[in-house]
Amino acid sequence: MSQNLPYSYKKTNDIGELISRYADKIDPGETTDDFVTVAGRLMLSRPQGKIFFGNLEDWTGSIQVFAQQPNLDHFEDLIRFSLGDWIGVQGNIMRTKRGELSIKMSSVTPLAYTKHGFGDKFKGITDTDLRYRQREVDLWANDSPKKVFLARSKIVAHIRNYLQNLGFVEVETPILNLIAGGAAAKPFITHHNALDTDFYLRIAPELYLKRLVVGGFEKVFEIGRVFRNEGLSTRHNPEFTLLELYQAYVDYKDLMILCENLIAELAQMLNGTTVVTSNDKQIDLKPPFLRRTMEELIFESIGEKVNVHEDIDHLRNVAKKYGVIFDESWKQGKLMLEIYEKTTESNLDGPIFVLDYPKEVSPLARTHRDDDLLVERFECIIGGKELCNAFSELNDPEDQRHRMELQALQKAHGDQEAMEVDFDYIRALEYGLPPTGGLGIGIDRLVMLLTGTAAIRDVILFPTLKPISLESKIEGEEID
RNA sequence: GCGCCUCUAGCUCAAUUGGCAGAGCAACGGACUCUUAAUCCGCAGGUUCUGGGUUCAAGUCCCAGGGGGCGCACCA
Repeated sequence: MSQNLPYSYKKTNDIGELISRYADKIDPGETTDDFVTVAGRLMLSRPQGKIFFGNLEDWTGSIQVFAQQPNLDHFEDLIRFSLGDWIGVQGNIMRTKRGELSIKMSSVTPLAYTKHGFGDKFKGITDTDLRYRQREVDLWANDSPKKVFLARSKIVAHIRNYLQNLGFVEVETPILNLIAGGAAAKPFITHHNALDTDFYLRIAPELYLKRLVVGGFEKVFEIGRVFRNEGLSTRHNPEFTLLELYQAYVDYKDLMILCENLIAELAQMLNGTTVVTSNDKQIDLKPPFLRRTMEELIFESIGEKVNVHEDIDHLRNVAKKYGVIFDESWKQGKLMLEIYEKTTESNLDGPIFVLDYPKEVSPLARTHRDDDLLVERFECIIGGKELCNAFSELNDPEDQRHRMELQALQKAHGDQEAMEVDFDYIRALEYGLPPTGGLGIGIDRLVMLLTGTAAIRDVILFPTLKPISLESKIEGEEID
């Protein structure tokens, strides 16, 4: 049967284009001379004796198709199509007596058949398990995922465009890493047979990208998948997409301007406004974003003086008071960060830049020019979620070696997320890294923000799921 | 990893206190020349997630396991 189906089909128009072109044209009952060829899935079918109405949907929209028996060969085939079958349609643009823009079919061609029923034609598919495991079904049975993923594509394309216009060069760096550096996270491990060597999947491209700046690439960025061996939640997927960019000769203050302009620009491009809705709250992404130090924000939130110069017992008392479980080895910096995350971060609607993190928790950021225990770092918080992380990059090889050694010490004491000493990276810094600013943006969370999506799984086409047992419903119904 | 909730026909959902497992849509057969989730007639569709247990009787109650959701923890 399928050998009789065509191998290609030349359509002349996207459906969405026809809908907007003829929106205010053609009187009810009028048929035009405009002849089009379109293709898509037959989503609704209303045969009515010797006439036929249906709805044909492609990825730009849905349009009614109409046929009258004497005017269409093989009329009988039409009513035998199943909902979901792919068909090609040729005909004239018309408007029905009731005013519905339609295509008056003069020929119809089957392109592919579906063997499985799709969801309820009104409600689609609501079973989240099925929606994630068989995204192809979700995408054609439900409307909103299609919109979200088309928006995601636009967002990523626009980021590339925006950065390239600023003179940034897109690069690709290794995913198989001998040392998983550039972030605090537990890595995945894999194995290369020929080298008989274990590799880590990267947790961040950071160190490679800065090596490129050492090499003279003054503005670089990478949009790529990173992998962190952590739990799943509405905000976390073990593999996710990170944008990192590095620019020579700028500091973190310059990057705030780039960051807020980029985010506002994306919102404007996608939604025609800088106002987005997050958790039923309206948030305006219009620059400039607020800029506050972590110390200020903690004080505003709980009225306690928390900073890296305070007596450690005072910080421990504050931690206890707010239910922060801490380790005796933590110094002021780590305590401060944990207190901030527990008491302050999730209450920040933003958009806001949180500035000046403790050096203790930022091993790759450059020491603050005004405070030896802080670094020049900011995170951008919107809707209580961390969206971006950036700093003036540490470019002193001796300082970097020292801080990596401290990290390695922590790792030796059981901190699975601490870094190792990356001698290749330190050697690169010895060749000279110019003053550089680096910015990372979580693309998945950015898409969530811009599309008003609550769960990260709804912005990732195939989110990580538990494996399903052999007797499961998916196995049971497939491959007949 | 811990806690709470959830799983019934291809899809969306019912099933009273533990008392014969149902409807709409889809599929299948038929009618219908302007429908809009078309309508009408007919037909068929089940390991109630799995395995145990209590009971005269379990979709319903109990135990264990699996999938999913939410919250916490970890993190971006």
